[in-house]
Amino acid sequence: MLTDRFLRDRRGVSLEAGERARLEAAVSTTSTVEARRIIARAGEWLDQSTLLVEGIMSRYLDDRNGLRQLVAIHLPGDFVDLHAYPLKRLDHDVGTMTPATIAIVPHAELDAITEEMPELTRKLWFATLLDAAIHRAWLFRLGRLDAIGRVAHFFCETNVRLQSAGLSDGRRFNLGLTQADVAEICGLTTVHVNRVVRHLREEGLCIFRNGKVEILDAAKLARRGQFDPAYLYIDDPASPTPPDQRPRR
Amino acid sequence: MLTDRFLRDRRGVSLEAGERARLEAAVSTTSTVEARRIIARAGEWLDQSTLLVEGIMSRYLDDRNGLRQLVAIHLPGDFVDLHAYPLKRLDHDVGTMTPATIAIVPHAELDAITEEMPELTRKLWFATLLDAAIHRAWLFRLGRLDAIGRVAHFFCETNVRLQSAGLSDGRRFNLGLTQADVAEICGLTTVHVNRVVRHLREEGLCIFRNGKVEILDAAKLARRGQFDPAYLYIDDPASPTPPDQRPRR
DNA sequence: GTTTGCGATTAACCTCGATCATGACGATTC
DNA sequence: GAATCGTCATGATCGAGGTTAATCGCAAAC
Repeated sequence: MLTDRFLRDRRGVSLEAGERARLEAAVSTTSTVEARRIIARAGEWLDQSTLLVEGIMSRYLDDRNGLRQLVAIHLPGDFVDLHAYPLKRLDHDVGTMTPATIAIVPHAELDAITEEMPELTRKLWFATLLDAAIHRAWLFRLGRLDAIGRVAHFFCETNVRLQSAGLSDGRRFNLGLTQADVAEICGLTTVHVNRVVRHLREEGLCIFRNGKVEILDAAKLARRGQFDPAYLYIDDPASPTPPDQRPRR
Repeated sequence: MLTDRFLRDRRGVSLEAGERARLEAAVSTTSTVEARRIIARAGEWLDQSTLLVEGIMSRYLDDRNGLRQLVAIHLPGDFVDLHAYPLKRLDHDVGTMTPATIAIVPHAELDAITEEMPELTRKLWFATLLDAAIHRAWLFRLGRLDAIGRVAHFFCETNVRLQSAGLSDGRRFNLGLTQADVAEICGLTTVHVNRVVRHLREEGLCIFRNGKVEILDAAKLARRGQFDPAYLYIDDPASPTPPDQRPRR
């Protein structure tokens, strides 16, 4: 139940039934959290990690002036701060964007898993590196795209991720975010995000209103944001079989 | 020898002698590579990873116009594409910036390590998540800092990283990069990097000439780049003891 | 029915950094 | 010595996006 969406449709690393059961058993508690609550702060030492079941969470860094730069947003099925397991100490804050349901996994359980289940360990490792791959795409977004491209890229990415979580039909999805949130994600001001949103609407690419996104022209939107979903490592039956997908010796 | 600098001075995760020997034994070959060579391309399926022994390497994403956004630079001691072990397929290119010496570790060896040495596995996992933490700092740099701050932040980060590799005395270091390289890292044009470098020199913060950096006022430079080295997880004897550093049950 | 407050919207102005262009300098190579 | 190339340097111009501020719409609260 809780882990149903974790690593869903990820080629070669989706969980086996036994692995899923083991992970499920590792959950100590579940709870609901209000929107805009801080779950963990930079510098904290953690002995547990958070699996997001419902809602949207984020990770962010503060600058000197109190402004934030979001470095990740997390959707249902994401193991939000699994990386706190090897790192132990956080380098950023973690919080909810919308009301959320979370499951807590104590690091002692992860110790047991890494001792006993190397294959599952590699899959957990994979999950954290998927986050790193998304970080890289975000770096590209901030470093090489203009404002319109950044927002377009973000909407494309989120659409694909939500779709693989079963929360988007590929055309429209409910993103619980404000224009100000998108600004913190894309390194822009809210005022300019507003201009960009209007532009995307007037050009017939997509509509963002009341936290809901409707994609009008997916191909054009992806082109405008130079979006290629390869970095999300999602299992797409249409894509060619990997040349090197033989089982390990 | 080859792995001497790997995870050096990282609190709680530096390698034990036995672990280092095991990793050393996992190296299949070493080789030297010229500057500006591509080691691996996006989309490739890999069955080995690269440990950087000498020189500087980078990872980058290409945009449609052939421009690059660097997403990481790697210094001696870095396990450059260890993340390719769980991911198997790369989402970006990997290449040398300067002439380099590299050691190759087959993934089959890493399979064996993950089966037999869970503690070492967690340390390797840690190394990849350290890269992710650096990605996040880079996101902050691109999203929240102006041009001068970005370059200042980059010099501060690289100084600390090189110092922990024993390649900087904390005041000056040899970075084999050009102003154009710094531009690809900081999401700027070479022309503007040139102006920023002049500004930093005229303000007495640091001098960047012929690929060498000399830091004149470390405190001011760090302040200008809002640099705080916590995210590098380097063992600093002066810092307070972690509250939660008890051995695992 | 009024107040409160958040989020979206729009306008006016201005700055930072991109773009375009040109040239200097040093290190190859012929 | 001349030619070529990579890197550094600097000026002029321009536009994308920041800043500031005012307004509007709408839902919840009283």
